[in-house]
Amino acid sequence: MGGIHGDKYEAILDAAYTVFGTKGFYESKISEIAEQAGVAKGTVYLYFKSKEQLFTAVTRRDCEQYLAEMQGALANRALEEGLLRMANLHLHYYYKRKQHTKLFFMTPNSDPDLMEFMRGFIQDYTDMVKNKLALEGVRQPELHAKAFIGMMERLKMDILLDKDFREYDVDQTAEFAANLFMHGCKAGSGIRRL
Amino acid sequence: MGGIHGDKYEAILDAAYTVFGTKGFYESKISEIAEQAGVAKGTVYLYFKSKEQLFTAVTRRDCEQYLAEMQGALANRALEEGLLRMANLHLHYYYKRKQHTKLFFMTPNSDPDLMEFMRGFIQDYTDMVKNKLALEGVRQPELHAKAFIGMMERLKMDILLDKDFREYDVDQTAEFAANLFMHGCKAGSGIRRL
Amino acid sequence: MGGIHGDKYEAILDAAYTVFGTKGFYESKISEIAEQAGVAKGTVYLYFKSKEQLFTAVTRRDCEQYLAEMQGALANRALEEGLLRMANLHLHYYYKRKQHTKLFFMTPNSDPDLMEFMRGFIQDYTDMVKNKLALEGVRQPELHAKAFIGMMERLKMDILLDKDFREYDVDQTAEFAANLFMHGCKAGSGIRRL
Amino acid sequence: MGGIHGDKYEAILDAAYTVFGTKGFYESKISEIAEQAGVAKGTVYLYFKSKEQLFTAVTRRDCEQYLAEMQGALANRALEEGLLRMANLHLHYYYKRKQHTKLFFMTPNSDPDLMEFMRGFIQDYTDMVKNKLALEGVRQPELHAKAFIGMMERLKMDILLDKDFREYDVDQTAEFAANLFMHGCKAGSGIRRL
DNA sequence: GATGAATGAGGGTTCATTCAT
DNA sequence: TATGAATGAACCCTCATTCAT
Repeated sequence: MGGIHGDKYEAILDAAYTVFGTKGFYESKISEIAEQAGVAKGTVYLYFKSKEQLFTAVTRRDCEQYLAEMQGALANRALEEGLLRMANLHLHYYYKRKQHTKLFFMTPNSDPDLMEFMRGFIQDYTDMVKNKLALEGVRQPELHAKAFIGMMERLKMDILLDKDFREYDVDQTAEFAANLFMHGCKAGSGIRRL
Repeated sequence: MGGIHGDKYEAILDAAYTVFGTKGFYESKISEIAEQAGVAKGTVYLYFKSKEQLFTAVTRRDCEQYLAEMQGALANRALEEGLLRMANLHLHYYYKRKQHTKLFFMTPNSDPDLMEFMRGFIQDYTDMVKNKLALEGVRQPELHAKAFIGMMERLKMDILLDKDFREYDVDQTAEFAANLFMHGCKAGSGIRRL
Repeated sequence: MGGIHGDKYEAILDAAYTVFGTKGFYESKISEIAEQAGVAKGTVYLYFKSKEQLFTAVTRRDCEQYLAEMQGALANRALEEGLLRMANLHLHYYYKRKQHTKLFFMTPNSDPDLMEFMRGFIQDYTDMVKNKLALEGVRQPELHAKAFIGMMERLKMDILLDKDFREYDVDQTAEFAANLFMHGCKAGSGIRRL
Repeated sequence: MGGIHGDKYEAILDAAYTVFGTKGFYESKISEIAEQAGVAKGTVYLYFKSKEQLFTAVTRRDCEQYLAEMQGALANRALEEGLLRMANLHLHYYYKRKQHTKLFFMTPNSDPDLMEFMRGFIQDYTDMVKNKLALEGVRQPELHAKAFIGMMERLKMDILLDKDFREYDVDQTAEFAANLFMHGCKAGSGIRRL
């Protein structure tokens, strides 16, 4: 046995992560996920009630890993250093997921569980940053948190979509973001290319 | 006849804008769009080759209107004032489209025309900001442009998803964004609520 | 154009009558009905919302034809003669439908429309007999009506299931039934075989 | 161990009786029967080769009990008294099974064993009545037997479907049926309501 | 141009049955 | 015997697209 759910559960989830991530929810077929997982189509339905719930489970697992990785980034650090670490984690996380971009764009409409979960996830992520900012005396910490995350999201896009993006570019982008957020656009950092 | 394409063309485009915007691409039905446009299903195919191309046309029209509105925002202004105007336009634009959120999230995979167009649109938008920043001597103008737009995108989300967002909140959010971008997070603006 | 619904509508109904009648509801496939009707599978759904509703429509048409044929049997006749005619109609009706026995046995559970319709049909049929009996002074006309129809139903079964049943046997069975109902079992009729 | 087949065998048969009786053959799931019987799904297949055979076994047991109860009803009695007893048994039998109506309506097509058994059961039941009638000098005893049973079947329907049917109504219905069969419709019995 | 009836490929889901443990 | 995870065939229904009128 693998996890608490068993090997097949994990295999299906992994396969779904790959297929959904590659094609998006609507263009993915359960049969393909099953095949990729090495199980029969019916087996998928032993573990997940529907295609929507499978997608939700994939998303949930991914977001939870994400938040877990973020947890330590801000603790016990000066603000700028914490933000820099966070920016690094954020961008590297997606850099590793370059092959799964569709997971983040093509989500189903209908499933209320998923909508609810996503709302919660975004809130949790925002709160994490907001609390740190508040602690450091930044005013309007929630708005600032959202703006910071928004910057990261946009910079992440380049990473996802640009074939030529290299890992060291990620570090420089993170440094740029933290610096801009702290000091504004006039305080040019020492980044040379990009 | 209305536009160069004829009344029906516009009617279908308008209907598609509404339906796609409400339900997303995959959950929208051509039959519903046709009904909403007051034409027969077959008529849609006289004007658009496929569902994908109709979606692309809707998106294209919307993005072009957007860029057109943005054009004048930055010209002949000081940087901070230009960014503020731009932030205002950006956020108000989506505020007016609160009912069509799905248009921005649920797009189809498959259509290469759309992908190509979206890439071009994002590039044009970025360039518009980048050129202004370069003119003002900001280093790494492209990265800065992306970061600014990313901030706006995230702040826009609240507007789209928050039922209670009011129009004057939009203005304050824009002011906040421009200020943060110019001076960094420590230089608290005078915004009180939000 | 054939009826008010068009040729395809009738073709599908006829095909459904045959297939449902031969295999019963659950063992019948829409694809087979479509094929038999000479239309595509999807076409069935242009005329009928679901398999259940198609079955209901088939049943409804059949029952309505049945009641229509029965209408004249009892009017302006002496009781015994009327019952004899009715018995004849009842039995001949099913004799003609020997190939469609499943239509009467294998009906779906779920459809409330069908349940409601069948209840109404049985009631109408019963009332037709009941009213005649009441007019002729028979006490408890409803119970008597049900008993008479029950007799016919059982005698019909032999006709449906017995390969060797011939049309002239039908007449004799009808005569027997009317006689039994009028006079009881001791008043043996002159029927010789069966 | 309970019967010759073991406790599980009986438990499955009982569960199947309940589930098939409530939902009919096609809408019943083996998994539900297994659950109700307190055994695993696979266990059902240790005792019954298929869903059809389980249904056949349920039907067989029920019919055999029925015939067994009927056996004594006609022996050593005058005809009218025997028929009355039989009518009573017939109607009370179904009265007790009001909750299991689907068992009698929704049977599968495919199983030849079941078809064969049902044919035999009906024949046995008919013969039982036929022999008594022949003994009493009634002509065409088989036809008369079928007519009598048909009457009972129809009258039974009211009992199964009418929520308000009470046990004493059953007795009066039986009396009515026996009387009608003996003397015809003009010889009104003294039944007052129904 | 405009219509809408007709098409048919396609996929999510169910569930009887099997079999390794 | 007993289990229940796994299988995969089967089928209803949807809907983008076509085309005769």
